[in-house]
Amino acid sequence: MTQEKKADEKKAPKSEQTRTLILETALRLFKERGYDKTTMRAIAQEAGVSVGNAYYYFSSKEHLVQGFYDRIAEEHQAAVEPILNGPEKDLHARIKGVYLGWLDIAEPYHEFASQFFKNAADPDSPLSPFSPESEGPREAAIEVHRRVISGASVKVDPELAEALPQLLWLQQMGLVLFWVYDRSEGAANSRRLVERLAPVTARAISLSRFRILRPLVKETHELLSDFMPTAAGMAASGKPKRATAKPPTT
Amino acid sequence: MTQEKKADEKKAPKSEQTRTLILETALRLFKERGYDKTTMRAIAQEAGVSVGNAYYYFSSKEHLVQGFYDRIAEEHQAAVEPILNGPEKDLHARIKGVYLGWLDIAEPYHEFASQFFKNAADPDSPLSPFSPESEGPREAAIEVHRRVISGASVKVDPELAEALPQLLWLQQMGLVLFWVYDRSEGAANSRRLVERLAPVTARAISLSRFRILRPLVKETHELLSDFMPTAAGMAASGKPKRATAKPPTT
DNA sequence: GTCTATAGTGGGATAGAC
DNA sequence: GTCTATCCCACTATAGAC
Repeated sequence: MTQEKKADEKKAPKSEQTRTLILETALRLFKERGYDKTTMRAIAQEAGVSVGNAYYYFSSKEHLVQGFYDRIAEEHQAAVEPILNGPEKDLHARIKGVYLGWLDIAEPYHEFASQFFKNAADPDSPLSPFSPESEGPREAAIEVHRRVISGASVKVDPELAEALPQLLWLQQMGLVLFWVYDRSEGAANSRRLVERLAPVTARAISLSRFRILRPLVKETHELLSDFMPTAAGMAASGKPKRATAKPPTT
Repeated sequence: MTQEKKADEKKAPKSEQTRTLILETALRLFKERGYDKTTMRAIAQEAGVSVGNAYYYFSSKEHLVQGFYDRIAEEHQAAVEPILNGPEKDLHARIKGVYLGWLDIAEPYHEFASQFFKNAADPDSPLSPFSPESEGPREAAIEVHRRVISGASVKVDPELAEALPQLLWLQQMGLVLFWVYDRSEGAANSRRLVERLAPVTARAISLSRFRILRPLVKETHELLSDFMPTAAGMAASGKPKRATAKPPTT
């Protein structure tokens, strides 16, 4: 009734459009020229806005990258849905599928990914996969791995079951790191690593039920719950924050 | 006969002094104000040289950081020598000692370390612990862990023995990552992590002899041989490289 | 071969007018 | 919300002094 909207087929929260425009443009330029060689000036110009305006929506160049992370994670979760819900019950196959799925999704961005992955390693950056700001995406990614296991026909030590999704996620972070360094054609090395790693991981998990390993499993679990970042506030407190790579896959 | 030398008591390779002066000044300023807030201008001014001269010796700000890495590694290796040669034969204690030793050495730099550790995560940076340029320091660090094991009174699966030093080094890289994120007083959390992690690691290693774990150990070893960066640098080529076998002498 | 001084360039980030 | 103008700093270039 009032004079608003309807002229436009898009509900367009005006500012949201500008924001999206800037982000899309940035992502395109990153892909075309790489992260470092894409200047904020160029992004602004290409998007038809001023530099200041770009900074109005993204307080730094790094913050533009957050959009990239979110998109990758979203696409990955959609892509592996068939595996999670699918008929395949073999743990090894499920792990492999989820890891390879990530490599598939991320491949188009491989070239420039390495250029800004350094930002993710900066603890002061909210882009870090371990940062409080990343908790949402992180938990979602861990949830994927929980479903990897729960849908598999494998008996898991009950205590390990709780920690396992986190361990698989940590291993995926390691894979990402390897992938970032991987210069082989089509990230072939990373794919080969997954092919090799998945069965070893599945075997280690199935061995976890054996009695001699019980204490080791228990301690691993405790370590993880004490040092992994979780919903419980551990940021500024004296509490542990997060864990390192899993102990040798012995 | 000629008028040269003898006036000076120092053999002083003149240029080496300047280089050291610049590096020392930079390290001091990094410590005082942090990495990002220390400008090349300030380093040059504080050291009493021109900016151009600083760049004459260090082709970028990052290259100054290499000096920091080298120093830490050197000090660490000297500091843990008593442990490596010492009477302690318990693997758990040796691992703990070496890891804690690193934390001790690195502690004074904790505050600003995080600010430039992001550079180390950049695969294109020679500062990366996985880069070809870092091979020397990396091999030296792995050698420390080889001695951690060889000096311990523990029976290790012979196949694992070869890969183990690399695994311990990788775990140390994980520890460093944790430490960089650790904001607790005196990096207390990192120390607690080491206290907890060392026994778990030692236990996992001693369990590696059990027959059921044999295939897992074998596969882990093969994985590591194929995918760890070594002398031939696998990241650049399409081919994974086999680790060079070090004779398990003392 | 070592060093200074100075003058640029380019790009991330910001202030303040509109 | 958006722009223009400006700042700051890593880094380069150059020309020349010792």
